Amino acid sequence: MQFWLMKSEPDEVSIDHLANLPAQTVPWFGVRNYQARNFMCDAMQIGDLAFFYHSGCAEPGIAGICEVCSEPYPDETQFIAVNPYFDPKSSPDKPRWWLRDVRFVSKTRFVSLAEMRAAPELANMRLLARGNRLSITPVSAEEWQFITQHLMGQQ
DNA sequence: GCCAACGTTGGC
DNA sequence: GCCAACGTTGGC
Repeated sequence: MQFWLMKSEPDEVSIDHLANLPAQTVPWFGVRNYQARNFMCDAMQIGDLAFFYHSGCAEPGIAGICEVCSEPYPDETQFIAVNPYFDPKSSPDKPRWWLRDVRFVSKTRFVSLAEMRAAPELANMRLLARGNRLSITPVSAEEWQFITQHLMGQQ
């Protein structure tokens, strides 16, 4: 089992949106970065857990946990001309952007970006690396344990 | 294959 | 809204 951190703009999909969807699953649409896509397509496996991170908002940070629950399949938004994520260079014959579904696991105590930056235990966390813009990053088992146990106060 | 120009991300 | 940092594009 691997661990991840996945960024979403809460105006678009928040942890509450996910929790309130009928099946509590959502296709992780809109990734348009090759490295993030490759993490999602190639490295992720069903059953992996991910921090659900709110970005591009007043208070960025981790708001909950979700679980990878599908194999990769094409991101439909790339084919829709009026969609903000439309990619004219992609085609249904040879899709460029792929995604997986994630399932709601839990809301957690909100762990802010500032709080993570302040923790020496997280000094090497990929999210916090200088200039990082990846919307999907790996999280080490040690980082996952520290955040869930010490910052969220879970078992 | 280089690299300048441009567009995007995302915290502040 | 600003802007640093990064990724992508496209001419050469």
